[in-house]
Amino acid sequence: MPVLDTPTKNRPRARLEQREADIIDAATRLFASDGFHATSTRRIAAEAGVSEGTVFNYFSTKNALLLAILDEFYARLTETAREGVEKVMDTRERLLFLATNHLRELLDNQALMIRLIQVYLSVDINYYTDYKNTHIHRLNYQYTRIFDGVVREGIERGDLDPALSLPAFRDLFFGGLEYGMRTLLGKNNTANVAAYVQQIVDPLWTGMLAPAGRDVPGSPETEQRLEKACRRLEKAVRKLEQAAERS
Amino acid sequence: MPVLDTPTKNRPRARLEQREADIIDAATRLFASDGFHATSTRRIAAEAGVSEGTVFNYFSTKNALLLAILDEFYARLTETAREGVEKVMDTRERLLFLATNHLRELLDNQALMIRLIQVYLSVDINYYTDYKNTHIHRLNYQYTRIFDGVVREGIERGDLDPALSLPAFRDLFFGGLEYGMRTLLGKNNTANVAAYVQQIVDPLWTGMLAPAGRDVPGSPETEQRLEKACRRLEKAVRKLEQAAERS
DNA sequence: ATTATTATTGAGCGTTACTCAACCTCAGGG
DNA sequence: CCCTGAGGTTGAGTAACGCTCAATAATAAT
Repeated sequence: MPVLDTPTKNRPRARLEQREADIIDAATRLFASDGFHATSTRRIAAEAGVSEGTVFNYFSTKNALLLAILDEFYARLTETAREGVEKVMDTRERLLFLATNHLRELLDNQALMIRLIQVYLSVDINYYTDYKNTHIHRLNYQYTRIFDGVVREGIERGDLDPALSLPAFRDLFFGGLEYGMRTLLGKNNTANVAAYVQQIVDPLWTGMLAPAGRDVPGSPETEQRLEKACRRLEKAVRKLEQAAERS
Repeated sequence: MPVLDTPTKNRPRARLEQREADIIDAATRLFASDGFHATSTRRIAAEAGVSEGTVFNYFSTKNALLLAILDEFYARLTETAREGVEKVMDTRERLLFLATNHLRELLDNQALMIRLIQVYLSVDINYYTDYKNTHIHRLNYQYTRIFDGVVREGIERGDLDPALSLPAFRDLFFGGLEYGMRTLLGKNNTANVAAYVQQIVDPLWTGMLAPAGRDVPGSPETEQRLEKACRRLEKAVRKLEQAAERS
């Protein structure tokens, strides 16, 4: 039976909660530095100053411990995102804020979270049957709803193109950020988050602008013809170039 | 000592290669259905019809076996990508092809590969110290170079905005596709790859268009772009003519 | 047929996540 | 104040894991 879930009659909860926090803290630290699979429950117990059995009293499995950590993280992430969106009004500023907040929170946690999420996805999920029923999917859903809200409001205001696909745009946004974080980490250039966020959000922003905000390209026939001719020439030249290379 | 790596004097390689293929096939099947960590080397051995020790004769560790599988996959992925890019000339068509090919190859392998890549990333990588030295990074680099080439050429031709950040755009492209695949799998809607690819690439395309492409028709910028394209073609043709004269 | 070399095997090793019978701890009733 | 017993803690134990290696089987070379 999970310790904190039982009615605990008149027991002082403070100590129990302290223990749970100690275990989570220890696990978070170790997962971050060594990774999930390289961290044993024995070491977590030692680091938290308890025995191994106690760890399993508070968390039924090592996976449940991981989920508890992700829970805390998503709570913080969702909270900061919601606050920021409420403060900022401009659609573009909101998107920039969400992106920056996302990366900042991930990097502040030493890239721990993205690794844990990946581990969890790879360990526990069979996309074909039960992804939608997983706890992590629910956390993710709550979080991305904030983003969805910003986009919907942007469309209502006329800032964004009503024709764009929200799921596709969401995938671009968060997928781009996740890969962007890896790029930043690879370059050891985590200081320059704002600049990279701008580089990621800018093209997306242009691409999802309402048509009114864009220049209308209804070109005259001559231009179209030239364009077409150029493409045909381009194709021919490429073929010739390749043939030349081979010989 | 790895069996196939030793000079094997005059041993027949056919049987050894068959064994290696059997082991890889068995592992691929099991990893795909149950995941990496839920598949034991004992079961792989049984599935391949060999003893556990033999598995470790061919692959020094379970991780090395995973890498071998990824190797094969990346080879196929890179190959098909390169072929397609050579056939298609138009920049936009190329990007659409790369995206479709990427998703198709992933989905054809029952989403196995993306899971394996994630597992590998989460198991083996410390982004701060040694990501760039990993084998998987090299595979990924070879693959994404094709994409980079398409973008660079697109810029040279005047199709794409020279001011855009290639790393950022690459992150958007592949990150968006990875998340997009999850979306497709979640919806059990893997048939409609082409449509979803279009939804992902379209906003990106608009966002990375050269300013000329977004400009008012008949403007000097558009003329300049066509001028530039013509000059490039002129130059290429002259080179080919000279080469033809020499031979 | 004999030998030399290489491929294969499975019992065994250290370690893992996890269990459980035994052991502490301490609030509440006598 | 000391009992009592529910609740919290413990670490030896368990099955299964990735991996090793001495022994064995198989086969090319002599």
